[in-house]
Amino acid sequence: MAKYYITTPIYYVNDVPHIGHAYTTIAADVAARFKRLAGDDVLFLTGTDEHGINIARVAERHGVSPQAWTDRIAAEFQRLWKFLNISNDDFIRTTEGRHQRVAQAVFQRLYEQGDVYLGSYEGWYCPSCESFYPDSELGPGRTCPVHTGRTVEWTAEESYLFRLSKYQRWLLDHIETHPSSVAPEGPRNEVLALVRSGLRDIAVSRTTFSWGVPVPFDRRHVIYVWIDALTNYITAAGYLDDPEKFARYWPADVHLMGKEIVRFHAVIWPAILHAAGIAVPRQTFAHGWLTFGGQRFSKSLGIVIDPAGLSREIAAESGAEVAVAVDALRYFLLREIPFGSDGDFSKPALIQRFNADLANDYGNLLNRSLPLVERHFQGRIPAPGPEEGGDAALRETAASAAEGVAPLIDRLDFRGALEEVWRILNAGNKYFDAEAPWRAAQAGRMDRAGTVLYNTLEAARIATILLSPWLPTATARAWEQLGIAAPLGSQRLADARWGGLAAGTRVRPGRPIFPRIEARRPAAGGAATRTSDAGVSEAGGPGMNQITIDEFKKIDLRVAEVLEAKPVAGADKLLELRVRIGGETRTLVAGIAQQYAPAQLVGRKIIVVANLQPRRVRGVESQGMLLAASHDDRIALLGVDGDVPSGAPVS
RNA sequence: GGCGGCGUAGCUCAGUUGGUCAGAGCACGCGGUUCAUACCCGCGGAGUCGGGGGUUCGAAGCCCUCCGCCGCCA
Repeated sequence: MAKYYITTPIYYVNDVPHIGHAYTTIAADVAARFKRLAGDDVLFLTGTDEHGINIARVAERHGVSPQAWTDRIAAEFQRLWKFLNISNDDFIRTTEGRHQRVAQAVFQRLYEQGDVYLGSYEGWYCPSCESFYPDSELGPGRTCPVHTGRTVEWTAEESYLFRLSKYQRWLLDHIETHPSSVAPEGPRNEVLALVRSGLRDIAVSRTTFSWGVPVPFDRRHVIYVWIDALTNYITAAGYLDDPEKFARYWPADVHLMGKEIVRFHAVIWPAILHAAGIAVPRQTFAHGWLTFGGQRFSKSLGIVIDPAGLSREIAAESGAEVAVAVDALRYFLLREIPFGSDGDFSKPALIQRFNADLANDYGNLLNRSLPLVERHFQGRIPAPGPEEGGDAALRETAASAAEGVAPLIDRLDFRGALEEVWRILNAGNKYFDAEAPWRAAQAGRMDRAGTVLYNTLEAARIATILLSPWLPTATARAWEQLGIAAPLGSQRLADARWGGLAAGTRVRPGRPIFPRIEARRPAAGGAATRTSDAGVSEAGGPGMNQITIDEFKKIDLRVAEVLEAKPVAGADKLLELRVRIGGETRTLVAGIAQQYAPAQLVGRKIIVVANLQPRRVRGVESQGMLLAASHDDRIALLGVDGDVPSGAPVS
């Protein structure tokens, strides 16, 4: 039996999960489910990355211990995965003992063989943050990205370093001789360019914070993210703990992730493994970014989609059960966007797919055929007679499509795989119409009517098996309607072979699985899709300039506290403000420099539009807008009456 | 600035090595049909294949150049 080990990244628990995390995890889940369907022995891993100074800080801000904080957020991730029907076999947390032991063992081993050595890490350091920042993150004039205006200092810190440079040659050779080791092409080229440009040794320990795994032989240090986080993949595969398991599952077949972290996985990780004498993963696959109306998702910009809320909205608008709406989201993400490319997410597009693909093509095939079985064959699937008409063509389409799916999944071409399955559904609908079993029944040709119904339902059955990785709930419902005794979960790819449907099966037609979502009004983003771009209201109209309460509610107004203010270079009317909105900090650019001096503003509570589309003004990205009254050329900032914490909503 | 990815019908995208390659689905229009969640089937319009040069008997695909979007690096 072939094995298949697939991972998502372990997600950093500095914040609650969002649709970006869900996208990666859903993709991995579909691949894992498909491989199980194909009969492989699958290990599907996800988890959370829980160490580091940022976790310590966010925990402190919330007045809880780091452990309490990570417990809470890790639970949120697990809850979401359950809601999204994710079938992970394991969920690893870097704070678990099993993982700490592996991280320490790898560190120790690399140290003992000289691949990790004591040196120093140098970089731009912000004393307020107690953190180093790369050049690229520094503000203008070498200032801290968190503490605006605070200049960073070039500082050296004692640190253990990993001899990444030593493995440059080997790594380049490895990637070049293993074309699919990094995919798709864009990320692969970037990694190659990076490796060719030369690799420097990297710091793998820190002394500036303690929330981490201690370096076993030097308690002043904790193991930094490279070795701490990446080793989770071998921990969960049983490294050290369960040699038999490790031998079975390692190396990983696919490390799936967003393209922003591919370099760590494709450069540092294989080097560490190779140095430690452990086989390297077969493939690091980077998918693209999700955008909303062309904008990158970003918590700080207020462009956030909560997958659970969205699923509930779809369920409410359609009448489908929530788990089926979850299926629709799973389907949409992998059907609409070619995996590996960036793609745009929008609720109207999701509704479009829901109606056109799931309701019309898939759901309706059952809804038009099962009642005829009920009506003319006492609810029992008739036995097929001799092939005629389009029978053979349908059978062949189903067979070739069923065979075509697996190789596409191997390439993580989910979109192509779904198109294959849709060949069956389209052929089934067309066949049903052409062969018109209701007419045959009317004419008394019951054998023919029965044959057509059998063939149609057989196509539906095969499609249902093939779709089960994407639509675990909906296909289970379809399976129930088909009345097949063996549970869907017991089915294998081999069962998706023509002729597997048993005549005499008692069908159980039910309510439509995917009730169409009728476009009463253009569906604007609801609570789950907080975005600047959701508005679809028509200009004008009978209400003139009136807006509905719902339209008003789209504007996310918040109380914000001004942390810092300074003039924008080259503009005499603009000020750049750093404001705190609840737990986050943002930059705003406001045209109030002629009315307010920077010093007047610091500490004030103002009102801001928190979900406005960000915009660059004079080279500075403004992530919102403050509210002010204006009269002639006087401008007066809006504030709050009394002491209200920043982040409080305004309505 | 260097490197890389992308730019094909209103939308989402296919288009191996240049020769029915100008396509699919959705959306749209027309017609038919009616088993079904007013759905299905058929037909149809539309694109100077980002612009401009070039190579070739022939280019969406190769070369040069320019434009735009994105990413990585500096």
